[in-house]
Amino acid sequence: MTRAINDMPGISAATKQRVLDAARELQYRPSRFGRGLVSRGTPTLGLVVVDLTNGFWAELASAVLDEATERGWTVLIAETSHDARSAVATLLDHVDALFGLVDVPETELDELVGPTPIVLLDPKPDLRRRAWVRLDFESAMADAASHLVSKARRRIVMLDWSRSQPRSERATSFVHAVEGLGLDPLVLRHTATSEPSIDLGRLAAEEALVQWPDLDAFVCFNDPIAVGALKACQAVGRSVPADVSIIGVDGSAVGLVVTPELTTLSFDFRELARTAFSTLLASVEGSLADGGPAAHRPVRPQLVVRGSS
Amino acid sequence: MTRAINDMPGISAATKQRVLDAARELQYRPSRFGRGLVSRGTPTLGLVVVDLTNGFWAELASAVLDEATERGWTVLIAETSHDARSAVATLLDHVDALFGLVDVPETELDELVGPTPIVLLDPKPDLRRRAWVRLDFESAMADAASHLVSKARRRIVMLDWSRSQPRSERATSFVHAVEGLGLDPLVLRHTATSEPSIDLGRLAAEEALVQWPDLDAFVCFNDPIAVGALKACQAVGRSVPADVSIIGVDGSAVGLVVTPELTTLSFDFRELARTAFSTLLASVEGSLADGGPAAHRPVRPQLVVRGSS
DNA sequence: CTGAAAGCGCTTACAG
DNA sequence: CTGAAAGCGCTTACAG
Repeated sequence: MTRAINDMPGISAATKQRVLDAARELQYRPSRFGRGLVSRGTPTLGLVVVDLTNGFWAELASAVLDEATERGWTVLIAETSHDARSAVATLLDHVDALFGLVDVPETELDELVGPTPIVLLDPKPDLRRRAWVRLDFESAMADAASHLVSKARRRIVMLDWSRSQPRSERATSFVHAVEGLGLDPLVLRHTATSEPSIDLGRLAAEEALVQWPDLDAFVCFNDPIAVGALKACQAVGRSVPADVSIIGVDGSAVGLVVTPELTTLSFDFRELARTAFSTLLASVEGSLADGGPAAHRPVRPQLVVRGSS
Repeated sequence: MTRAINDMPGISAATKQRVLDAARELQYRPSRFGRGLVSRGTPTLGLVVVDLTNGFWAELASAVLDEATERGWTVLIAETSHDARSAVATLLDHVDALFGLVDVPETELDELVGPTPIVLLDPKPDLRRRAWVRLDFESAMADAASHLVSKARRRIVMLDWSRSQPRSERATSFVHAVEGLGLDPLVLRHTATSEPSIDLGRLAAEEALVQWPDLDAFVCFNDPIAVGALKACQAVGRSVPADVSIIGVDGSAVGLVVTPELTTLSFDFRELARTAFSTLLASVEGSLADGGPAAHRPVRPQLVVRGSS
């Protein structure tokens, strides 16, 4: 039977055919559990994304899928936009390890994830006892600020977004960069119930244009917010980039679709996926103590200058 | 042990604690195979997409994830953009059923998929012995053609794409619709090795503008191609929609990002996911004979008129 | 080449 | 409450 199904040697053609026929007759399908129990199966990674229709997550998922395939891992994806807890809980029944953004209070994480190895993507400080990948915006934000100043921009507004933090990491880096150049950091923070989308960016930019009528640049939490800001500027007749410069964060495809194309702090998603995997493997092997100073690795975006600045 | 881990009744607090401590000590993680073997686990769907960075597939994946979660299924995603065969083969070790686009020759499908239930998304005719979901463009293309004619368009060019077919289904529907209105159907087909992307759309549109200088409308294989056509028109100074109308197919977010916004034949992705699931369940239960006339259900896009026409 | 036992790691059902 | 046997569906290793 095993010999027929998996066509192994040591079986006569006649017997094999007879078994195969019977299998078809009975609609026999081998159980992945029975098989996995003895042959261990290929390792499976659970990828936790917020929303695949957001370019950042789609690019990340695509890169993780590629990287995982090369390493012989399979990937299971869960979206947390509806219910993070149940999405993660379901994943856990199927995977050997997790990677992604799990935005739950610190006390819940242990209970939710249990002993499964996990690599968190850019977590809040209180979750950093686990292995994690840091998105480090310091140098890219400094580049962005210098670039804007070289274009004679002085009133630069950050359109920030965050669900539970007072300020995102990228906004903190923005403040450092702008203050380092002797300018006032202007930050508009949206802690919305909604995702950081184009629509939200448009609303935020409209608000900012009222609050600081003399603003001459937007630096945005991500590319969708930046696209929204672009739309808002175009709607009120503020020319981009002549009158207002706009810079996003992501480097996803949406920035290439708009006119003018979007200047952005662009991630190398493949590098991000590679970093996540090597962190994960080190963490699984135990060569990396959770939470220790070596338990995370930074990934840095690069300033890509296009038409919007 | 089982009682402690899954905190079931019939165990004293002291013993439970002792077991839990030991488990932590030994880094014990229950095997999903052992567990699944006895408790069957939740059913798992393998979703086969081409490329998550394409809005169509991202929207579809998101909708399938939602639908699956509601039905208590888990979803595993594989991307076929690099290697369809190995992507599907890997998936098969992990799932109970498949849904998606598997673009292999008819003779290979049985060998590749074996007895696993599969619902194909809009397959070529020779693959339709399996259960499948039909994307039916007839009525939407008729609406699109009428709409264009009402805008006094007469020289309408379809920018088609297909990897292995002489003509896509949507191009066939386009030809029916345009001929039905007494016009010449102009079709430019790109059977590229590359995906139907913005860049490809731009190239195709440039080519079409040379071949038919008097064209006054584009109907495109998908929204990325349409966005590329829009960019091509803007690059050569053909005004959209005054001079050239553009209509895409998808209804994904990219069409809302461009200026003018894209008229498109828009899918209800949630409906598509629902249809796939009900087809799948019927197919699994055997209430639906593979290939029979009832083995597929049509999903129809709707014409959504926006600025580009 | 063919057959059947042992064992993978769990949960369920039963005995103590 | 605690312990240990039976069995889930496979593959591997061994006997015939």
